[in-house]
Formats: sequence, C-alpha cells, structure tokens
Amino acid sequence: MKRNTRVSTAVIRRLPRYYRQLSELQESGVVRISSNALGKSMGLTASQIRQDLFCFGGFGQQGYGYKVDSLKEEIGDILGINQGHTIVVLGTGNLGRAIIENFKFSSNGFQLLAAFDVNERVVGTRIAGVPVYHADSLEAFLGENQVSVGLLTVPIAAAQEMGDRLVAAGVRGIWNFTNYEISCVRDDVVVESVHFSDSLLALSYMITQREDREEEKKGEPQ
Amino acid sequence: MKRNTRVSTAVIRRLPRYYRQLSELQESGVVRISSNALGKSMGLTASQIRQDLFCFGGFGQQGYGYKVDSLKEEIGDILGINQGHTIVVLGTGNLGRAIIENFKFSSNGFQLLAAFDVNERVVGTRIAGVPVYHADSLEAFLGENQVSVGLLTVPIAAAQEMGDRLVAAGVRGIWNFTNYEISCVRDDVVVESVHFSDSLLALSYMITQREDREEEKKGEPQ
DNA sequence: TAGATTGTTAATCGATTAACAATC
DNA sequence: TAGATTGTTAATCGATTAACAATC
Repeated sequence: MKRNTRVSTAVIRRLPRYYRQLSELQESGVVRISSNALGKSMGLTASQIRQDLFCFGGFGQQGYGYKVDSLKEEIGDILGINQGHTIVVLGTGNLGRAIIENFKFSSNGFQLLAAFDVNERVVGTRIAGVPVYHADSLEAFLGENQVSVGLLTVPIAAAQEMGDRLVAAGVRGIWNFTNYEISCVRDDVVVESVHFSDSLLALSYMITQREDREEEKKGEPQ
Repeated sequence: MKRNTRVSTAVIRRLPRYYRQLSELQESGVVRISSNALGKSMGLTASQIRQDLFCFGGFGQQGYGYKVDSLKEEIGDILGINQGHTIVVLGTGNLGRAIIENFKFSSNGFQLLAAFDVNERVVGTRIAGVPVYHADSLEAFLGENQVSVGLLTVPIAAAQEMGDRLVAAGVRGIWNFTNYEISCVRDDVVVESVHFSDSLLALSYMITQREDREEEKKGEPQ
C-alpha cells in the first residue's frame, strides 16, 4: 500500500493537526471516526483527509471508518515520534527558559538533553532538571551525544553563527525561534522557524481587512 | 491600480517575510532591488514576487526595480502596521512573561496595554512596565479600552473560555499560543495560532524522512 | 444482505511560473 | 536610444474536490 511519492508540505503541515485532533478524540473516549466526521471537526473535507492518508497507505476500514487509537499511532509513527529524537536548547533567556520549563518535549517524541548559554550566572545550574553548559562546550557535547535538533533562542546577532556550529557538529534539524532567517546550504539539514512576528503581522493584516470590509458595508446602505 | 480581489493565504503569509527581508536590506543600506534579486535572497521566483505585489497595485518602476524604503512602507501599510492596533496578554506564566519582556510589539504596529492573570502574587505588579490586572477585570478593561487583539498564554483548560470572553468583549483577533484549537463562530473575529507542537512535529517528520532516504542510499551501492 | 465508508482515480480549481508588451 | 525590469495576461503545474467501484 505504502505510496509516499514526495509528500507535499501542505500535507506535512496537516499531519500534526490530525495527530492533535485524534489525541483529543481519544481522550474524549471516541473509538472510531469517519473521514467525514473528522473533517467536520477540523474544517477540512472528507475527501482531503482520505487523500492525505492515501499518501501513506490505507489505515481505515471500508464501511466502518478509522479506529482513533490506531490511526493516531500510525500518524505518530509517520511523524517520527518513536525515533528517539533528541534536542538541545541554545540560549536560556526568557523564551528559552519558558520553553524548557513548559514545553512537553516528550509528548512530541523528543528528549531534551541539555541547554547552553554564555552567561556565567546560569552555566552550571539546572533549569527544570536540564543541565546548562557553556556554549563553548557545544561541540564537545554534540560529539559525545547523538543530538537530532538544536533549538535556537539566542539573540538575533548570534543566530546564524550558532546555527552554523550546530550544523557543523552534525544536527539534523534546527528549530529556530529567533526573528532571523537562518540560512543553511546543506540539504540534509532542515530549518524550521517559528517567527512570532510573521504570525502577528498576518493576524494584523486579517483584522485590518475585516475592519475595512465592515467600514464599506456601513457606507453601502443609503 | 489597486486590485485586492480576495488575496490568498499563501500571499498573506509571504507579506511579513517580504517586510522582514526589506527591513534587513534597508539596514544594510540597500536602496533599490529588483524582483529577481529579492527573489533570490528569499528563495522565491521573481515572477511570484511581482504576482504577489500585483494583488495590491504597482509599487515598482519599470527598468529600475523597487525602492526598498517605499516598498517596505507600502507592505507595512498593507499589513496594518499603522492602524494603531492594541493588544493585551492573558496569562503571565513563563511564556506570557517571556513574550511581554522580549517581543517587540511596537515594531509590529501593536501597543501592549495590559496583562491579566488570576495569580494574586502577580496581580497588581508590572512586567516590563506593563500592568497586570486580575482576569475578573478583563471585561471592564476591554469596555474602557479599544483592544484589537488578545494574546492567549493561559493553561489549556482555560483557553476556550478566555477566548470566548475576549470575543464577547469585542476583540478583533485572538493570538493563540496554547496547544488548543480555539473555535470561534464569529466570522468577524480572526484566530491565529502559534502551535509549537505542530512546528516541532513537522520538523520531526522532515528529519525522519531525510534519515530514511540516507539509509536507502547506503543500501543501494553494491 | 443492505448500508456505510474507504481507497483510488478523474475532474476541477487555484497558485505558481512563463512570457511579453509597456515603459522607465 | 538601448537595456532593464516592471505590470499583466496566458500557460502550467500541483493541490483540492468529486466520483465511484471495492469491500467491510
């Protein structure tokens, strides 16, 4: 069954949403769901869901639908949740600290191994149990530990340099929280950015549009 | 010239990136740029850039290209940066605090007015100069102040309820940082979510794929 | 069995790319 | 003027939706 002929980014971006929705359904005790019902709950068409899943093989049962448990597990597998991925955090400022303390790395299949900083006041301490080392020892640490991803929350001025060092030391991916577009020539390394600013500006655009449209409407009658 | 016949989300998502890139170019002292050069620097085609800008009108000059300054300003206007948008933060846990202290709201055209929490230890204090009020006074505050957007960093269990209260009190948008899909029936209110988890899982998928492909390659020769 | 719902192919729609006349 | 580069329309490509036979 397995197809997997170059899955589009659109599909990849929906997979985590499926996973999240299925987790919620599972918690609510739902055992089976049809593509139709799942689509309605997520604002997608049944057709699209079946087409998406078709990229990876047949997980459903004709006349019955999908078993929530097993579909969730299948998608988790596809996402690589059981690959034993590991991660380190670069930068323990406000945001780095917040992520270390709050984000559920393990629910997403990642083990958080360590954090790095240059501030002597935090180096040597632990944040939520995670040891903080000096940035100078990054390469040594990556040499001794298999690390899949480096999370960047360093100041923007240090972003590209730290990204380069991570790549040179062999990580497979960079999770970039700085407002800088990390460039990476190596095509075996993936950069995934979370740009708060882009998100807020898109929201700003959308609310501005709605307001304009309402202004127009107000003007129309009479 | 102005066209603006229903701009696609794909275009909307690229606008902030243009804005960011143009800001960087401006800082580096670049005065003019062609769609070709801009495209190369962003990994887009010249055609796409011209097509995107065509949605809003003609900002360039034939035979010359685009003036970095004025194009940046035009895109800023389109994004609503000069609309005097305002924002409040709900939840001053680690993440809320980190965003209040670090995020440059004003660079994105937003004025951060206040934060809300239920924890008596923070209510009444200020974070980076921003007053923290009790969540009970949310409606009173929104009644007195025109607030465009509510930023949600509350615990997941409180997310939907606080979202509903924001909408009922008249915000135009919700910037959702909880790992919960806020639902909102009102079509004049926009929900924009930043799901860290979705982002990491997409990254997880991509690095897992690359690793698989390399495994295959290793097997091939011989 | 009849009804429901999938897997899968075909049709449609929308977004990206190509092309080129207009013009700075 | 000649060269460059846009604005804009047309062609292509890819993603979504529709359709339906297969089958639980």
